Amino acid sequence: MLSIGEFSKICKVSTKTLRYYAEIGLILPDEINPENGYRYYSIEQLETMLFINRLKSYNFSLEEIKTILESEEAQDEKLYFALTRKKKEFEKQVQEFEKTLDQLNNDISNLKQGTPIMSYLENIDVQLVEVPIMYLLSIRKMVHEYAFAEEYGHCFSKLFRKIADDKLTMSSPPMVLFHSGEFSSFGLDTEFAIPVKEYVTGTRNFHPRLCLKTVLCGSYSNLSSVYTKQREWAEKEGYESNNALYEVYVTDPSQVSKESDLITEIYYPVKKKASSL
Amino acid sequence: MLSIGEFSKICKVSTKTLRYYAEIGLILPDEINPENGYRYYSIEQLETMLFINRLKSYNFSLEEIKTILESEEAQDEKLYFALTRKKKEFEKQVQEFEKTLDQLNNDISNLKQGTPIMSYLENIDVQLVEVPIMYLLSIRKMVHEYAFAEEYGHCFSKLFRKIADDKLTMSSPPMVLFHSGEFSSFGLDTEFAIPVKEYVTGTRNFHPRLCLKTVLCGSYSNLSSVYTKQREWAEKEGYESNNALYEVYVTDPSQVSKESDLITEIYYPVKKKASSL
DNA sequence: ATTGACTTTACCCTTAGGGCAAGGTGTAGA
DNA sequence: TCTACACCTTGCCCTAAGGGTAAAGTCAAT
Repeated sequence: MLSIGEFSKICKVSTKTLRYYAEIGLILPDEINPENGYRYYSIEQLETMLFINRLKSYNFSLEEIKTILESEEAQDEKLYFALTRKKKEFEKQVQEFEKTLDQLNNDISNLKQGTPIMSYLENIDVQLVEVPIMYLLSIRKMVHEYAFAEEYGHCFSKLFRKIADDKLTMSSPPMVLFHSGEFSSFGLDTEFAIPVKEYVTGTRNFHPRLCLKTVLCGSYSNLSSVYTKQREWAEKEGYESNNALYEVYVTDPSQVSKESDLITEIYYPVKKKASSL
Repeated sequence: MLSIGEFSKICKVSTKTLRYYAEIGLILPDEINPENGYRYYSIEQLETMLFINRLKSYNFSLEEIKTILESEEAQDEKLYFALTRKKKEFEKQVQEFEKTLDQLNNDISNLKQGTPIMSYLENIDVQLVEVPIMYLLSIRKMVHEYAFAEEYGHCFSKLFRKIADDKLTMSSPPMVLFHSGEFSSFGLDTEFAIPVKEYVTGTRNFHPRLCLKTVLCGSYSNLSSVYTKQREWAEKEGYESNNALYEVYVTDPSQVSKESDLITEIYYPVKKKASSL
């Protein structure tokens, strides 16, 4: 039997950690002296501990490791699936890291040339445009952010089917309107819409008139930059919000392979502020 | 002025987060209504928030971000250094991730063939050897784990100089002895030693006699596996610890480029247990 | 018997917020 | 003007994986 200190040195795990693991039931000392509470580990437990360490290096949570250790039958099979799942997570992580590294390098080389890091904002173009009336065929519902992609596919395929069935004519690319309402626990109040030429039952009028329009090329992660620039423009020129913000998906996000090929138009309906004189 | 909810939607940061950031002083609302405590943010603060978000994507802690934001003079210069530092961290991380991915793939393909994940332990060879007496020229001190590499270089260059000065003859590669003693707050009781042929003042006898010997090729991260196998062997054959564990660095860690080229011998001095009859 | 190394439990601390509750507020529609 | 409801506030507890420290008990060697 090994005392906690000996065990700790052999597998290079702190005694604190071992006590914690015992507390959460991950690896219990083989024996606990009932008189003084001293923990004693068996030699066989060393291998268990090494196994835990290996799983930890694969970023399994202690909870996951516990589940794996406790699975009696078909342990290796479960382990196999768990490992392949982790592998995918890792690969995704590496990809994201590399994307971030690209950005980082970009920022660094900009800074080296004296260009401020946030100067990319100046390249975001905001235009005031007059938008004519549209007839929208739409589905409106509360959507959670994490379910957006799914709902996007679902709702638009439904709308496209209806367009085909009713022999309607799409007048511009699909769009999504965000009717304010804080993202409550039901999600955002979202309207998936396709503008059609015909004004028939089932369509509704939408006439935002004046809008700030920005074309965004690339990842949606830059959306907040666009919102910011539009707000800045509105503030400077004395305009204020007038209707639900909406986005037009010029390219079909589900068909575009590279994020950088995405083209999205962001419209922020505004009106001139009543000058407070 | 934007309410916390508006601000939150524009930069895609939760209101909870905004309140937290105000609490830690990272970004304070431009104005707080003294009557009802409502927070109001200015349009300009949107860009600050975007900046914070970008730094966060580079894995800066909020504390670091705060420091960057607060640096008045030479902000861009400080930022530049901070970014290059983060870049190095990222690259290191990516490397480590890829190493782990290799292991992971290895384990997965093993499992697919029905080989248990920990079967590599069976390839760790433990031999019982008789070690003759050595004369050690050594430096013994408390060393923290994080300072080990540094002390290693420092102590051995000192010892090598002494060998050269005193015209001694190295009889085998450098070694390090770990005199038990829990890694207290002073570190481990570590002895850096070089065996020499001559028995002169300044050297000491070291005669471990019986030892379990294991040759480890590759990264030190497998040390705990070696310790485990040696313990298992000792337990099975009825041997027990007899002296300080020591390691012989057959290859010079500071000269080897690939970790996989490292060769280290781990010696675990033992004696036959007095059979308790 | 004493010392010093080792062990125990207990409590607080960490990061970056999330969740929930109770209560106050702002505003839009009736 | 009233009311409903969305919005805001503070306050409290919770997370994962332990680290740090303290006070007290214990073991083994001198």
